[in-house]
Amino acid sequence: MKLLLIDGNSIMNRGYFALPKELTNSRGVHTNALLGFLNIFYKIYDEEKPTHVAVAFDVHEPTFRHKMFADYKGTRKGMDDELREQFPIIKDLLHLMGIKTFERGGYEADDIIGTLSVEADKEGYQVTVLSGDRDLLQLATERVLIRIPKTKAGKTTVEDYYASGVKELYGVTPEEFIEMKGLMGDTSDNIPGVPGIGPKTAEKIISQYHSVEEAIAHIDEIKPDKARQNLSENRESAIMSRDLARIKLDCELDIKIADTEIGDIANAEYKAKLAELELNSILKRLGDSPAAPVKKAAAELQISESEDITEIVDKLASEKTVIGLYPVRINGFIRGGAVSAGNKVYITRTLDSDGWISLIDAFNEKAKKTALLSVKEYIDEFKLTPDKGVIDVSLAAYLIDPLTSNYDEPYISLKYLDTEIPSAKDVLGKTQITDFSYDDPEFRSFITKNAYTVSASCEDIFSELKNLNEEKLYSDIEYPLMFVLRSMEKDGVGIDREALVKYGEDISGRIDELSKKIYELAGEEFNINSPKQLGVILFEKLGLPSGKKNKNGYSTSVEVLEKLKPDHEIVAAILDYRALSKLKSTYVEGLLSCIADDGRIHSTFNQKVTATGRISSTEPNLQNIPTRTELGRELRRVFVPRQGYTYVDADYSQIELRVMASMAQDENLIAAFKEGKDIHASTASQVFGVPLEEVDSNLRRKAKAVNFGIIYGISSFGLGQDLDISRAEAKEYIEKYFATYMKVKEFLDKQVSDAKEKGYVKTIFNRIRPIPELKSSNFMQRSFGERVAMNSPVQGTAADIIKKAMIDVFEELKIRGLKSRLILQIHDELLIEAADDEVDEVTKLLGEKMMDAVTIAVPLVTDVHTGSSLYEAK
DNA sequence: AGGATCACG
DNA sequence: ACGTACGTGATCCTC
Repeated sequence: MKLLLIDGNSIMNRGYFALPKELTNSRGVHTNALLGFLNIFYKIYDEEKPTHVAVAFDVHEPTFRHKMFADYKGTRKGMDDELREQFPIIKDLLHLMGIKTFERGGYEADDIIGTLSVEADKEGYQVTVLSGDRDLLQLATERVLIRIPKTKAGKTTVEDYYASGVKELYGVTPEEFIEMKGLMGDTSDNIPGVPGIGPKTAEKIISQYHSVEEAIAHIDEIKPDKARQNLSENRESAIMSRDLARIKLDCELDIKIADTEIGDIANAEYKAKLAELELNSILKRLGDSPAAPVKKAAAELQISESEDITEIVDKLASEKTVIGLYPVRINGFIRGGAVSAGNKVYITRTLDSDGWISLIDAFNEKAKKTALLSVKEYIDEFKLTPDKGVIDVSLAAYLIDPLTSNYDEPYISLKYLDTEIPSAKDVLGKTQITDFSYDDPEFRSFITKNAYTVSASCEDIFSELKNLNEEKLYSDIEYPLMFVLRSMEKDGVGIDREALVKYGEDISGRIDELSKKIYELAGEEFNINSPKQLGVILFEKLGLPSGKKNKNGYSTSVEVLEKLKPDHEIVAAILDYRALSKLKSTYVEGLLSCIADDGRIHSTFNQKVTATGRISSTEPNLQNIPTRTELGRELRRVFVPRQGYTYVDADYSQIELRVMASMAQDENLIAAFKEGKDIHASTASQVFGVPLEEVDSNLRRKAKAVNFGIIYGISSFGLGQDLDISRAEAKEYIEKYFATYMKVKEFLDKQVSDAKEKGYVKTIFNRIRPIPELKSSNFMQRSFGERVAMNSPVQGTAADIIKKAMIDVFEELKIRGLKSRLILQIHDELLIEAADDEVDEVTKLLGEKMMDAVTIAVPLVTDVHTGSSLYEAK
């Protein structure tokens, strides 16, 4: 008879932190801790084959009584919601398996385990304790085994301890281990211990005297003077700490060990629950599918090495899977890598770009599809085109769950293969990759796992993509768009460096003047850029009324400062200073540092960043070049087309409102757009019940704010804030709006209710935005989720539309053999650098392709401008 | 590393 | 009763 005792909290905790928090199922339920728990459970279960199993948990939400003891017992940091939510689920799963769980108010999981282990040992059971917490080591005896899982370089190993093992590692017996804690304390458990005594001294003292009491009895003999004095002054703390550290072995539990006997722990009901949670790897492990994938990558790869393309292709083409490619760049040049299919992987150390091209061609000839993790990075070197392409695994993974921050191999491997593999950071660290890296076993293992991951995950990823109806979004929009984006990156945007430097010098001069003035008005010099120092000057020294506060003290944001303008001359100077230093540091200096040798700026357009489907731009961000103030807009004069070219720029008019009108099928709003009305004025007229001719600028402004608010997922508070009116008044506007556009209200409500039911919302192109926040128990989080549910379909559909337009424009320029190039996208705006003799044609083409990108219930209207700088083209 | 601030849509 | 508009990225300061 064999009993397995599990410390539920610590194993869940370990799973939660070992696996990415982003790991959720399609309904947004976090499953990382569950997966972590079950993986360790099965690993241990398979090894131990226990007849009896019990899992102990701490009582989660401390009762009021416990809170009162907080000072004494220590304030545990609040558990993350994402973790807390998984506890009821694991208990549910355990119950379905027929495994008993225990939690008792007043006892910690440790105490329950301790008591059960002693009792079971007495009754003749062989006892194993599983915990991530080394505190449990004190329970080790010569018959009771403590097993502690550890993660090392992506692999889970288990450290085993009987009493002798503890003695070997720590030099003390498990019983003495408790005494040691009395001296050294434990910050994570808020056990004070004796100040100045750490693990080293504690070990020395206890191995000599065996207990705190004995040590105190021989206090005069304690060796380091400092330790003697500290212990002498903290005798009570030492004894109390020891008692706190000691796990209770005499809990009053109405449990018979015999009751923890297990039966069929892989029963149908349990499996059904696993399926519902989409814990597929666990299901597979239970034999519902032939191959248990866990640790497959590590265990079963057949690694060969070859520089012969024919050999590689011959050996891999017969495998059923897609061919996974992992090219390696050394000093910016492709040099070898790994190629995988099935469980076979080839390492090749010399293959250059042309070699890879031949390899891809050879696979294509055999009708074998090849896949890469991030295709855009290899378009140039592999001369890829939308027709002669390679599957992009990470792009598909992004469409399945756009909320993740990176889609690298470890993420893909964990999510789709349930296998942990080391990240590039783990393996390569700061060492540079060289040709010699191929001799390093760790490097070889790393690249083969990466290639294997791409190959092995591809089918699952695309079948999930298909289940979500996102296949066409991938093949018709995102995949071809990738080539447009790469072309934009390569072309870059021209910059008049001299003009930019001059602009910077003018600004610097004005910044100097302003800072002088600010120092004079403040009566001292300080760092104006420091919100903290600025707060002290404004609100303490000058005694200005402080409005909003933030965590660190006063807020000095524009909204606050704008209101303080009349109170003191310094405020306007600070606002000007802020605006100018922003221009200088972010734009002048930022852009100058990004100008490449060809005199142009080559931003990176990221396709896998935003939650809604927009693209983003980095290094530098070319999607936030100033336009709202005249001085900022002046900066746009330094963006210039190359010799013989002119800018042609077009932006969609009110695309999000149009999308919303169409998606909501609101006849009233649709009619307004069809009639080509000024939409904000029209809204004002209808909502406020005023004839169109009588709508003044103020009323229009209000309607415009309401329109924006609707798109953002309206709240009366937010609208009130924006318009600086009362919440009640804002609420009235919203109600009037919804009374006017009833279908819009229905549409927004439906987004929220659908999202609550399915866990995600969709665009008209079936782009998915999961909204896990809707499941939160936190009101604020949930409200945020509701606003997201209202906004994302609209913002996302607008993003889909302009992406389609980009592809169409790009294709048309190519078909017509024009020299003009698409070089920038700013969410609802496209910029083409057009050859002078093509300007008229391009102007027409751009407007038409954008208008005709998709057909929705309202016309898509564009404004097109030309100019010899970005300033003029808007 | 994370927050505050501010540039854009 | 909770405390708010949606989506980004860069820079600076503070810890």
